[in-house]
Amino acid sequence: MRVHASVLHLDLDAFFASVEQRDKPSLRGKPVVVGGVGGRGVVSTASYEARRFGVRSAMSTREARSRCPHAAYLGGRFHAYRAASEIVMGLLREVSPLVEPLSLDEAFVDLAAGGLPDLEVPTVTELAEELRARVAEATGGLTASVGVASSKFVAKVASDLDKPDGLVVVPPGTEADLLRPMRVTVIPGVGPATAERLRRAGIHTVADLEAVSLEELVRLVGRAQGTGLFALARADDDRPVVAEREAKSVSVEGTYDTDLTDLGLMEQILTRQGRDVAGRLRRHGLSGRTVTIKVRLHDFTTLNRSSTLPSPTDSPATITRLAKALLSELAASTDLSGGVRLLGVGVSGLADWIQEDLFGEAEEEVPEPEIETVPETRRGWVPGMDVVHDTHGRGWVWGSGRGVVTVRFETAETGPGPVRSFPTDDPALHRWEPPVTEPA
DNA sequence: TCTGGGGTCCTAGGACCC
DNA sequence: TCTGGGGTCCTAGGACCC
Repeated sequence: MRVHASVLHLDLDAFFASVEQRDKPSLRGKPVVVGGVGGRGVVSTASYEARRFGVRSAMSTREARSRCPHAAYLGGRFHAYRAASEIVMGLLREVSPLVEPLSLDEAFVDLAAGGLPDLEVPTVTELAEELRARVAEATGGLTASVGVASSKFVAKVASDLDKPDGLVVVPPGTEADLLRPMRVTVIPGVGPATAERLRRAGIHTVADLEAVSLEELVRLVGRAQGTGLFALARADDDRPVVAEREAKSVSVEGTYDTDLTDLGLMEQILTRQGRDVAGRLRRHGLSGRTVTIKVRLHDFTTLNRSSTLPSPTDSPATITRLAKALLSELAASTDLSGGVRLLGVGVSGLADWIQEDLFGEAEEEVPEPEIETVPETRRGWVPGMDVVHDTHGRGWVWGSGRGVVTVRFETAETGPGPVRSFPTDDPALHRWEPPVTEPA
């Protein structure tokens, strides 16, 4: 917790719905719901007019339609939301270089890194009001709610206190008094499950929480969450505003209107998703070692199966092959006949692929492979010895183990090429046979 | 036909290593 | 034979957030 109220949290009001109303005057003043419009869609954002009918984020669209049949139901135009978001984030960066976006419609700003003459309450209040006016002007009328306080936690709580189109500055020293009467669910990380555990222990408000010892909290909710709650109950929050975060995983998933029962169709879906994930990895210059599939059954039971390669990949073929192998493994051990409602593919254990390659080149002299014929009887793949080929050309085995072989590809024209990984029994991978030369 | 999609973080157990 | 202890990696599941 800082001495000054120098953390600002900005939240655009009913963001997606507001962009729609801005761009389509016929929707202004009317209930608008943006979200999944399919049979299993959920509400992403409801305009304030729709909220009056009880429509909420995360509610099923079916439920929303029954509560507010006359609302406009829209699937969403993400390019428009992204464009508006970029304008707002740009304005925030004019205030301070230290901006941490949480999503398209929300960000923290560290005012202590900006160029303010001082960080007293009147100064930050004036800045926040100016900022809100600039947001409305630059975005064609979108409104923002802003909270300013001495920590991220309290700034976020504050931005929620006077929604929509409000500003709350919490004077330093008054944080704990503000929080005490509030329900424990204001604390980030306290969702339904944790709230229920706390409720059973008679803890309903932040004041109740403050009265509980650290040991008791750890016993109730575990080490990490317990220590976190103990601090946040006292408004004790030193988390810094962090501008750049590196992605840790990339994934694609889909929920289908009718449950899937055909394994062949599921494989086709995984193939497309694997391609999409690989495309996103490549666009961001990333690659990852762990491929995960996610399978949600008709009864909402959710299963994950993952497999980790010896080195990172961004190859659609590799990701898709592993995803399919994980699915058939799962299908062999689990009854999927009741139907699958969601299927997804993700890659984690991300590495910066380009850098990794440079390091590899700089630190390891890659020996010319000794080309040899591999006796049929030999099992497995021998790093540095076995020469293989697939559609990428010829390469030599770089590493193997855990059912996976890693291959470094190289051509005479381009020199050392990418490293890719394959399951050891991958039929697409063949040992290289030296050409048969006719005797002269 | 309750319950999206894209993420993050934590826990817990087993393998493996020193 | 009654067999430690810590650290890291991997896998699976779950809670949570926007």
